[in-house]
Amino acid sequence: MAEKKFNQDTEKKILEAAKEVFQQKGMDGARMQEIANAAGINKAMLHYYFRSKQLLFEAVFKNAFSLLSPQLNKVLNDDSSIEEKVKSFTHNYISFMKKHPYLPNFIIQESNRNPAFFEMIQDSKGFPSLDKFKKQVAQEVEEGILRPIDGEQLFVTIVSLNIFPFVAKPLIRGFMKLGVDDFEQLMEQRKTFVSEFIINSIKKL
Amino acid sequence: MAEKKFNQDTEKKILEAAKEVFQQKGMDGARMQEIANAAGINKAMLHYYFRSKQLLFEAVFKNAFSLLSPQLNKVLNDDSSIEEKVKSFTHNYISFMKKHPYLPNFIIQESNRNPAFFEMIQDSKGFPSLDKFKKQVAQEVEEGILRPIDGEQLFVTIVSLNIFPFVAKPLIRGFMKLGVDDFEQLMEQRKTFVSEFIINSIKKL
DNA sequence: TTATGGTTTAACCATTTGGTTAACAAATGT
DNA sequence: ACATTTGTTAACCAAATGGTTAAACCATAA
Repeated sequence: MAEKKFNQDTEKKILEAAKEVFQQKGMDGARMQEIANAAGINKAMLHYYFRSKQLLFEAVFKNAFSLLSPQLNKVLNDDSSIEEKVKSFTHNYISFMKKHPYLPNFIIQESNRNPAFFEMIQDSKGFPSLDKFKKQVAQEVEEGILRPIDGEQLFVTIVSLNIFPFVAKPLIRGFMKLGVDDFEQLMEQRKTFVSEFIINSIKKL
Repeated sequence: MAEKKFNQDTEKKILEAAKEVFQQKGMDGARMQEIANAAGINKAMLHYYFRSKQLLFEAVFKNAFSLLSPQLNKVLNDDSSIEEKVKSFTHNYISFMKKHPYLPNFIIQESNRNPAFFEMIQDSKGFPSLDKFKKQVAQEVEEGILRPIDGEQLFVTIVSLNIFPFVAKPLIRGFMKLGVDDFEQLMEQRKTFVSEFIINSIKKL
């Protein structure tokens, strides 16, 4: 009566390979055979462990999302000041991107492709909520620390400035005629640039 | 000896249908049959007019890109001041997005999927160049109109703030628990918010 | 009217792809 | 040692998909 446990080792290999392929090619572009090859196993194993491409994809997607969530929660539910949050998020994000270069693009692309599925994810625990952040901004505005500013707009602004350059990397490299190293360097400078840019704009003198 | 002209009307119908399908589903997700249905013609016609899925896709992509380019060139090669440019670009972009909701996402996604192909596009005429913009920023910094700021970073910042919210629409709607109308409204507010936010940060008092 | 050339269609084809099956191997428990 | 469950594989299958073909259609110029 004990439930099937599966071989944890194989399951990990599959998830790792599936992550790689799905994140780089998307649900539509990914091929089960390619995932199997990447995992060094037989294609039938994928179905033995995850039943279908859709379910394997969902496992990968949820995994990916559970990596991104804490990054955002750091901005949202931390106890530090808004200024601190802006600084830490901006500084941390690039190191995070180096570890997971395809992640934000993957999440954005797939939540555009299938908004219905993404809506389901939102019920899961750990899904970021803006409530605290909005209150905190209003609070600091009232205290005269920040200029009058809307918390929602500020949030959109922070994530836009940090995430977009990675999502649009080929575009930006194209427009600016940047080599791979030039881009890295621009992003490195951006660590300080973005947080200064934001603070500059929101902090009362 | 007159070269084949094709039926211009049919060709337009195909391109219009292909645009719709490719932009919403991407190269991998798009189906030739679906494009044919959307155009109200036989699938073989697609090959008669464009030979292959790849070539049809490229036609659509180039078309899409030639719509986005002028939007960027407006920021880059206009003769107005930086402040003017920021304002006009930010204000114009939302109306543009309403007309072409899938466009930026499409371009970003596909230039990520196949960077090599995208690099080819860059040789075409009308491809935006940053040179003038960078000089202009340096100039206005020197004149004491702007605080010391890097033109490249400013450019990345402007496009990030304007484009990202549309690219990540489902994500943002999810995080903020926004209905369709709420999102529209947030973007409407954003017209003034973003330009004020940027000016605030870069303009010397 | 009837050749002629481009245009359109239905039927067809080869390949790819997600998924299944049945047999086999490797543990695991008795 | 043996039986039962779990893990793995090769071979197979049906459906979907991009692409082709040959015949029909249709305008128009001779």
